[in-house]
Amino acid sequence: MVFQEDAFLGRREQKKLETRRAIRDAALDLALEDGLESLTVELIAHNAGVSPRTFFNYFASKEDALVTEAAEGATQVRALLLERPAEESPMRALHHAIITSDYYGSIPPDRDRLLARQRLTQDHPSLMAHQLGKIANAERTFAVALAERMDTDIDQDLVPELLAATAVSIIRVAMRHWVAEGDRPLYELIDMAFKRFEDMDLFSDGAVGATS
Amino acid sequence: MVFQEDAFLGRREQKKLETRRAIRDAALDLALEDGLESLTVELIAHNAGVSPRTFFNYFASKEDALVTEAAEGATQVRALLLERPAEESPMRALHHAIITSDYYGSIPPDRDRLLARQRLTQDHPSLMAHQLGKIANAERTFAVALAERMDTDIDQDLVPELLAATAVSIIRVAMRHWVAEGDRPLYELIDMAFKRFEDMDLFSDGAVGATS
DNA sequence: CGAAAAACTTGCACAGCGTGCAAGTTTTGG
DNA sequence: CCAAAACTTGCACGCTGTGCAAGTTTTTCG
Repeated sequence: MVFQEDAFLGRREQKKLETRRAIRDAALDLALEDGLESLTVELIAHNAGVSPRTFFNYFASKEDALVTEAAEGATQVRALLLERPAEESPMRALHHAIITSDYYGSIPPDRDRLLARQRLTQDHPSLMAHQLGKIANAERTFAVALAERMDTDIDQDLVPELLAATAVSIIRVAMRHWVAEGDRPLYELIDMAFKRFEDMDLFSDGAVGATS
Repeated sequence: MVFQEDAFLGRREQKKLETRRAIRDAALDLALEDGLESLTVELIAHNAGVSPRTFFNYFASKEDALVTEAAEGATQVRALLLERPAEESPMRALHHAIITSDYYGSIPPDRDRLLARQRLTQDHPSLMAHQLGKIANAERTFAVALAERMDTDIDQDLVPELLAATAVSIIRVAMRHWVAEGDRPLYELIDMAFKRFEDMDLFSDGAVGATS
């Protein structure tokens, strides 16, 4: 279940992962403590035990350091997506792949930090923009995987991209409400968002939304 | 049809619009000519006939200057959306509002520049991230307008946000392919993307996509 | 083991970014 | 025409991001 773990890595690779994590953690701690305004690369680097110059060997900016993790699960979701049975509808396959992933699944590695980071991101447009940039990459990954799964050409057929973009949108909406509510598990919100989406009357005109 | 025009503006407001446009145009011209790498605020400001300091009175960064226009149409789309008949389905209302807007409609104000800018944006992750940030604001605007239209509470009901996010996704996919193809009119790609989306089998399992 | 090669860290220098501030200029409204 | 309000500009300053070269650590292989 756990991916990208330090199983087959030499001493060097291991240290790099540790440093990377140390920087990320320091950045988040400082941002949560003193706010994003007073956060500087120098401070992060010092708290992570490296030089400022080394910080930039790992991340392109402080925003990058704060946001990367959100997009890191994409490769895993891609793998899970390719494992889903072929007869399953694309949207359900995406849904299940996401739900069973480490980051968006029922037991996220560090729920509170994830929540805090997401809250921070949504409060700061610069972070949000960076995150959306990462998410766009993930979306691309999903689209390519879906095209493969559907055996279609991504340059000719809009459908894989539409599906990927839709799934990503659903997750974004779910996370926004997860952050707003706070206490419920994330996967519950994701399930709910998928369900609301599925039940939605997208195109039928006339009386909208059966007023129960 | 034309919004935000210098109709009721004093001399001061008018000059501000001119300056704003001069800066934006200079930024795009220089970026297209020499690439984004060698583009500096000092250069843009000089070419626009203002001081570097004044540049920052108008835009927060050079990325901002290059990207703002893309999101400026959102307010107009919002207005058009609220004008659509109430019995029309949300998705169709969005579709029509977008199609009839200046920026995404059949006669965009400056098609070639729009295309060039979008191409530039898609080639540079930093620009893309900034644009996605702006788009997220537009999405929010649409969601609020839809909630109003549907007479529902945006904090309780996920549907307005899901609809807005979906519509925005469709447009993003359409624009990506518009940029790739180049010659076709944008509204055609948007129509096509909406159509493909509507026809898509999102959730039905089994044999996917009726192999005509 | 031990020495050369490869990879990583760090300090330095430097150009560019973004902003507060205060002084100067232009526009506005009475 | 004049005072207030709004806009522009130069200046100063700290932060960002990157190329480069010198030093250190890890790996590789004889």
